[in-house]
Amino acid sequence: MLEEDLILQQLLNEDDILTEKQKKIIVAAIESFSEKGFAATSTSEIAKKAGVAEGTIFRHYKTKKDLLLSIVAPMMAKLLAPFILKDINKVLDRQFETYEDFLRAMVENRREFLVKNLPIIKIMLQEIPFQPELREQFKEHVAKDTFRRFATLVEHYQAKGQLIEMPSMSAVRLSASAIFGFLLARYLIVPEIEWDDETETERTIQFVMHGLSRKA
Amino acid sequence: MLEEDLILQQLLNEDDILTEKQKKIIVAAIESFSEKGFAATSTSEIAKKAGVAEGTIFRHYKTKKDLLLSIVAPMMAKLLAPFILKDINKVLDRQFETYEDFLRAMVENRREFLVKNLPIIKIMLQEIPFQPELREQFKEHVAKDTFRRFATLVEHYQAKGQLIEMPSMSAVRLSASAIFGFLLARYLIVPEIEWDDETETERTIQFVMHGLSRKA
Amino acid sequence: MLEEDLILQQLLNEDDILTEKQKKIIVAAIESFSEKGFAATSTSEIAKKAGVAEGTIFRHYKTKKDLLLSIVAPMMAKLLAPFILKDINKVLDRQFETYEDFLRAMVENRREFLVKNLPIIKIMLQEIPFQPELREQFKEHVAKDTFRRFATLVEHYQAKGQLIEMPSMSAVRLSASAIFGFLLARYLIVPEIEWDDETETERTIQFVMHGLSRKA
Amino acid sequence: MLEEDLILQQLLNEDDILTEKQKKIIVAAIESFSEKGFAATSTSEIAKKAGVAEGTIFRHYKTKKDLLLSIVAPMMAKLLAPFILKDINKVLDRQFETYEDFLRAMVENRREFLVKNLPIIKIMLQEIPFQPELREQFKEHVAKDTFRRFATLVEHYQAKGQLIEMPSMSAVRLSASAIFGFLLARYLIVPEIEWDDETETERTIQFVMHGLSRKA
DNA sequence: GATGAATGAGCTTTCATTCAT
DNA sequence: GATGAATGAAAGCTCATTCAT
Repeated sequence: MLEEDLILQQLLNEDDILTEKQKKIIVAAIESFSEKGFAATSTSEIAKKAGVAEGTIFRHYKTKKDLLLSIVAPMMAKLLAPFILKDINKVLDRQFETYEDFLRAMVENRREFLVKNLPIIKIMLQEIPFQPELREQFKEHVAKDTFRRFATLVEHYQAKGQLIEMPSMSAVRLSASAIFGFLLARYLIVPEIEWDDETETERTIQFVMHGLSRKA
Repeated sequence: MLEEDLILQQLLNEDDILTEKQKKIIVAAIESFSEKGFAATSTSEIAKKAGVAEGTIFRHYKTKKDLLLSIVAPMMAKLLAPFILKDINKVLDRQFETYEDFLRAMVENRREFLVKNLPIIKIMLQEIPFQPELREQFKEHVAKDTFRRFATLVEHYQAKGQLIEMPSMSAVRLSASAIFGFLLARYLIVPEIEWDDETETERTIQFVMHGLSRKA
Repeated sequence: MLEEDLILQQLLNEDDILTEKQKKIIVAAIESFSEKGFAATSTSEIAKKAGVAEGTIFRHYKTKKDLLLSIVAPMMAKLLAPFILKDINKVLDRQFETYEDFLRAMVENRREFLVKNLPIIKIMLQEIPFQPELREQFKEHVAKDTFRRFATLVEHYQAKGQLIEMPSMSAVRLSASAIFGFLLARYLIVPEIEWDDETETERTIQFVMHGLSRKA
Repeated sequence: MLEEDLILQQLLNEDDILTEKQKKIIVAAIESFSEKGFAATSTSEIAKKAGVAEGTIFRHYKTKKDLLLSIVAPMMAKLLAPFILKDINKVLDRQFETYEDFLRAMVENRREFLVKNLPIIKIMLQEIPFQPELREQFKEHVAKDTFRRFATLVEHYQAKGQLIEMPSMSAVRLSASAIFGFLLARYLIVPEIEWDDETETERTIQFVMHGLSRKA
C-alpha cells in the first residue's frame, strides 16, 4: 500500500501548507475524538494537548464541528479507493482472474487501510449517526458509489459463470459482511486476543467463495 | 416472541413500582440518547421532554450516567436470551435437528428483538466504546457468555458431522457476521429501501450453510 | 403623578411574583446598561453587581438581549400615558380649556416621568438605533400612536380657533421640539447648571404659544 | 457649502498623505460604527470590510478607541463652523440684517452639513455618553464655544431691539430646539416620509421668530 | 508598511447537580 | 416525592492586540 492511504498524512500535507500549529491541532483532535467521542471532547482539551491557545483552533476552524468534518470527510472518499478502476470491466480480467483473487486483494488492501487509520475510522463510525453532513457523505460515497462499483464487479463474475445467480446487492452484502465482520472483530472488537491473520483471512475468503461460487 | 423481550417494557415494570414520572424520564431519555447521543443530550432536555422538573431526574438517578446505565445494562443480559438453554447439549437435538434450523430460529428471534428495541440498541452500540462500565458488561455478557454458548452449539453440530471442522470461534464469527451484517443493513444502515425479508433471510442462512456444512 | 409611572417599580412588581434575585438582576442591569451601554456591559458584571451567579441571569432571560428588551419594552407603552384619554375630544374641553393648559399639564407630566425613569430612558434612546425590535416598538407606540393622538389634540384646538392653521404634523413637531429640547437640555445635556425650572418651563410654553396661537 | 464641510473628505486628505489602506479603514469603520455601534463592531469586521489585514489597523491606530476618536474628533471642531466669525459683532450687520436672516442661513448650512456627514454624526451622538474624551470635547466645542458665540449673536440682535428681552441662554435653547428638532425629525427619526423641505424650513423659522421677536 | 497567525483574556451561554420549600 | 431556583464550573467562541516575517 502506498503512503497515500494514510489519511492523517494526507490531512497534514493537504492542499496548501498548514501551520505547524494546525497540524498539532488535527493530531490532538483525532486522538481525543477517538478516545472520548466528539461531544465529550472539549476544545480546551484539544488546545492543551496540541500545545496551542484555544483561540488558535477557532482561527482555523470556524466551529468545533468544522474541525470534526475536516478530519472525517477526506476519509469518506478514500473508502472508494480499491474500486477506482477506469473502464472497470476491461481491466478486470487482467487484474483478477477470479472473484476469489479480487476478494483476496481487497481484504488485504482494506486491512492495511483500516490499521493505519483506525482512530479516524472509529470517529467516523461513531459520528455518522449524529452528524447529518457525514451521513450525507457516507450515503453518497459508500452506500452509493462504493456499493455500485462492487456490484458491477460481482455482475462481471456472474456473467463469466464464476458466481451463482443472485441479486448483486445480496452478493455484495454477504461478501462485505464476511470481510468487515472479520476486520471489525480483528481490529476493533477483540484485538487483544491472538489472531492467526493469514489463516483467518483465507478462511473468510473460502467461506464467501463457498457461498457464492458456482460448483464446478 | 414474548412480550418480555421488550426491554422498555421490562424497564418500566421493573423491580417494584416505578412512579409515572420515573417511567416518563426513561422513555424521554431513550428517545434523546438515541437521537443525539448521550454526551450531546442535556438533562434539562430530558426533563422537558418527560414533563418533569430537572431535580426529579436526580432524585431517581444520582448522575446522568446512572440514568444511561439503568437503560442500557438490562439490554446486555437480554442479548444472551436465545442461548439460555439448560443442559444445552441434551436439549439441542430435540429442539433443532440441524444447525440450519437453529440459525433460522435465531435470526427470527434476534430480528424481533432488534426491531422492538432499536433505540436502546443504538444507544448501546454508541456508548460501549466510551463507557468502561458498559464495555465491561459487554465483554462479560456478550463477548464471553453469548459467544461461549454459541461456540458450544457449533461444536455440537460439528460433532454430529453436520459442520466442517474449523475452530468454533471462526465458525461463530462467520455465522454472526452474516446474520448481523444482514440485520444491520436491514434495520440500521439502509432501512429505507424495500426488503424482501423472507428471501433475504433464507439467502443469508443458505450462504452460511454453504460455507460451513459438510457436503453431503 | 402616580407611583405607577415608575417603570422600575412596575418591572419589579410585574405580572407574577419575581424572585428577589430577579429584581436585583434588573436593577443591576439598568444601572450598568445606562452607564456603559448595552454592548459594553458584560453579563458577568451584571451578575457581580446583582450578587447572583451568572447562570441565574440566563435562567430568567434566555439571552442578554432578552434582558435588555424586558427592561426597555414596558417603557415604550408608558410614553403614551399622557394621551390615553377615552373619547378624547369630548373630554378635552372640560380638562383643558386651552392648548396652553394642555401643554403645561403635559410638560409637568413628562418631566416627572423623565426624572423618575432617567436611566431606562437613556438606555432606550441609546439602543433604539441598533435593536430592530425596539425600533419597531418605538415606531408603533411613539411615532404612530403618541403622534396621532397629539395631532388629534392639535386639530381640536385649531377647530376651536385657538391655534393657527398649519398641518397638525408640523404643529406637533414644533411643540414637541420645544418641550423635549427643554427637558433634554435640563436633564440630560447640561443638568449640572442651575435651572430656574418654573421660569424656563413657562418661557418654553409661551414660546410655543406665540408661535402657534391665533393672535387674539 | 464648500467641500471642506465633508468631514470624511477632510479625514481622508488629512495631515499628510494617507495610504490607500488607511483611507479604506476609515471608510469601513465609519460604516460599521454607525450601523452597529462602536462596542458592537469588531476590528476584524472593519479589516474585512476595508480589505486589509487586521494588523494593519493597529499599525495606524494604537487601539480601537483611537480609531473612533480619529473619526469623531474632527467633527466636533466643525460644528463650530457657522459661528466662526472674526470680530463677530462688526461683521454681523453686514452679513445678516436680521436674526431671521441669520437663522435661515444657519439652518441651510447645518442641513447640508448634517446630510453630508450623517453617519459620523450618528456615531458622535451615540458615543458621546460613553466616551469621556468625546464628552470633554463636546462640552468644550459645542456646549461652550458654539453656545457662547450663538449667545453673543442673540444678544447683538436683542441690543438692536429686534428680539425680546430674555436670557440669551433661553433664546439659544429655544432656537436650537426648533432647528435641531426639525433636522432630527427630517433626517434621523422619520426620513422615510415625504418632506416639503422649503415649507417646513420656513415654518420653523417663522415659529422661532414669532416666539422671540419684538412685535413691531 | 503590511500581513495574518497566534494569543489569552473575556465573552455569552449551557450544564449537571444541589437544596430549600 | 417533586419542584425549580440557584449555582459555578466549564463549554464554545470572539476579541483586541502583538509580533515574526
